[in-house]
Amino acid sequence: MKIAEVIVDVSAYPVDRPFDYSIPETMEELIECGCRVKVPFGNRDILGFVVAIKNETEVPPDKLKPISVLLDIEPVLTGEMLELAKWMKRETISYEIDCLQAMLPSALRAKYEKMVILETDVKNLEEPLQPFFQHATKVDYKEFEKDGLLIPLKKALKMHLLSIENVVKQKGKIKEVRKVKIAADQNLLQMIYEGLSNRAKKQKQLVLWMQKHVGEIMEPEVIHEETTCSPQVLQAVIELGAAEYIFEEVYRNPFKKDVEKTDFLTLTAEQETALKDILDAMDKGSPETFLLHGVTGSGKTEVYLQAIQHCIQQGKEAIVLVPEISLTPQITNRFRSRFGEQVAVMHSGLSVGEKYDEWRKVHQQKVKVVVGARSAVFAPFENVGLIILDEEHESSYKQEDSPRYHARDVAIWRGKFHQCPVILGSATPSLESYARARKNVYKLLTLKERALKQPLPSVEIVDMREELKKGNRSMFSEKLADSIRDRLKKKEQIVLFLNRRGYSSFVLCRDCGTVMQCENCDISLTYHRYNEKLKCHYCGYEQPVPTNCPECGSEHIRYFGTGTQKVEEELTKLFPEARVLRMDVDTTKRKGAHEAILEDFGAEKADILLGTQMIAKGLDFPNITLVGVLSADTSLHLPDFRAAERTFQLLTQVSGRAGRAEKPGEVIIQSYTPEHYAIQFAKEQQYEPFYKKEMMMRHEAAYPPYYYIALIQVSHEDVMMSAEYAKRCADYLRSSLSFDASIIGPTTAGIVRLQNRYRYQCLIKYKIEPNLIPTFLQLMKIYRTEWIKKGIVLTIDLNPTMI
DNA sequence: ACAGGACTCACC
DNA sequence: GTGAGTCCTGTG
Repeated sequence: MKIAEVIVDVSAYPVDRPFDYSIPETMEELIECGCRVKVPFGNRDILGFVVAIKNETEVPPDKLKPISVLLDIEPVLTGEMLELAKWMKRETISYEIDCLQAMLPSALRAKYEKMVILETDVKNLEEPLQPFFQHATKVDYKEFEKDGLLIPLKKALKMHLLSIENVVKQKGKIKEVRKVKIAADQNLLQMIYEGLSNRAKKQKQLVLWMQKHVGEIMEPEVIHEETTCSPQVLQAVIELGAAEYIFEEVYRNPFKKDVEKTDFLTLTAEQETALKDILDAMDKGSPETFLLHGVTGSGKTEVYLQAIQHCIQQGKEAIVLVPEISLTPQITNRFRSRFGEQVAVMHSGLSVGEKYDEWRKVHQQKVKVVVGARSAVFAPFENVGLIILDEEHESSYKQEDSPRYHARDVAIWRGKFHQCPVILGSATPSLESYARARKNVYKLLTLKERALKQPLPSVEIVDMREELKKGNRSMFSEKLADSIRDRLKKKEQIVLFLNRRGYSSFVLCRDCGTVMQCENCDISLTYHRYNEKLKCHYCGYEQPVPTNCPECGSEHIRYFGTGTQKVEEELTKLFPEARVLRMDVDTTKRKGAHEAILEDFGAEKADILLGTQMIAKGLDFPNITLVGVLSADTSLHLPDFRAAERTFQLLTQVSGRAGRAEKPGEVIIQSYTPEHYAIQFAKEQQYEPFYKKEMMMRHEAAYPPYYYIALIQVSHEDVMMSAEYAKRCADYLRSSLSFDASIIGPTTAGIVRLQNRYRYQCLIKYKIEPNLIPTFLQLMKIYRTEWIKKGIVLTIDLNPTMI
């Protein structure tokens, strides 16, 4: 008898291991590793993944159960993915099932539904229950819940008049279209033709026409059009057997429009050199990691495109990762225009079904290239020849919840598995990666010049303290206002960037100084004008704007801070003639809104584009000649050791939006701390000196890349409990790790109370700590077997992006 | 004596 | 995670 090892769809510590199931004979020939199955687990059916097949088991026969349903004839996960999941599980301290699920589109996840089944005659049921079973013997449990009929339901269950069945379904569906298949037999058609009475003129005409299209498959609409026959006529002919309906799988099309084919651009000498190194590695089949450091506008994408071309020519596939926010049609179209139908695109803007279809294109080997956000790193190609991570420094490559994997690490793992190179590209590499490149762990490739030899835009810093002294209390310095006026006159375009983090507008009572706070978190609420509500960005809590202060009852309530909406107001006041487009969370919530705004701006339907982080990247319009950063410092003073790095990266990226074509660009950065090195070096657009300075700072403070860090968070509804167990954590770590590791804390987390839970954290800095993962696994074990019962929640984040 | 709630355990 | 089984308490 064959036995399958199955990882079951339950994220919990005691079941985070394979369970053995016997394989029924009917499945023996079909089942493979990586297939999804339905298995009985406890007293219900759940989903699971087959991770191994073997001939014997230790499980006593009376406990062994058979797999109930095989869900895939073709496995959804390759052997590589199963192995990768095991590695990820250990590397990120998470459950194997979560790792496996992370690799698949959500459409393949299980949907569990409770159904209530009628076991008797309807008349035997209590009055209120009867209507449910008038027309069906199976009714969704939720219906009873909704109508508050759980009590009579429970009674009926007890009396066995009804029973409950748990059903497992897949979330996503494969889309099918109905087509007409004309009979392949010419003689049959002839016979049908002859059998038709002369009065059936239209039918005769249709069958005659079909004889010219024997065996063809076409859409009904096409037939109607070609033959001017009504659907009824077609239906009649089909009933005679001249044709049949068939259902064909189709892919939903997530692209709004087709793109024109583009050709290769001529490379500069620098691009040529970089490309050559990459191609060599591909030819040798060497799993090298390259760091492609190219200034904004240096044509990194063209290097990617030509490397991918080479990859396809070798008969292999390529994965391109792009940060979510810059996954605009502008970017994806560059890949589609070069490689056409061979490209699949994966990002969060797609519907569940669309994502599923793009995934299936890859799974069925219908495409050669995937362009997508973080999770596309799991694209199920079997013959990967190249993996690219664009904007390598972006923090969105790290998943913020379990499994907390970093796409960069997964990419490098897959590169090793497939013996292929990985390219990390950025104008402002993360310090970690740049340090590795300097130590020759990665191979550094540099593009110093812009591809069209345009000069980098000139950058000017305006000291806002001086403006204040001059009596200018607006958010636009004189210099910036003048420049905006100038561009408006010249009909050139402007991008204004508002560094939003920590800058959202809060609401304050002017009499008692109370700031409106979230009920569940220690964080001030943000004012949203479009629906006149106050919102918590952390837990989603919402309330209407109060007319009186909840503390003192005063009516003197004021909105503070500079949200994009406020900037927009002031902008229209100052430049009434300017057409302003605002791009932020509010205006891009609707699907496709993001694209629509950029399209309008590209078509020069507006003069000024005002936005947050999301406009910092990928924006490539020739007519932008001025970029203004309203306040450079807001991200600088966050309590995070990466604050300077982030600010530098952001300013450099934003500056890169200006002067990308013939017209020279100008950048104006407003700041209250213009002397800060992150701002000064961003002005010079010099990465190297910034890197040196920042490395010094990191060295002094013992932060990455000199040390690795791990963050342990403990939370509980009760402050004391939280503090107590955080202390226990720290004590445990101190006793288990070497003296070289320093354990900081427990300290309170950045936001002490979140969703009504108090949070403490420990930070671990270490260099080489062979015992680290085992220690964490042990800590996790203690937590999951003891502390979890007390209501403690503990998370471990290795290499966190924010602390 | 028994219902209902907290707690523990196993799930193949 | 979740239902089943156990123990325990409160109530009539």
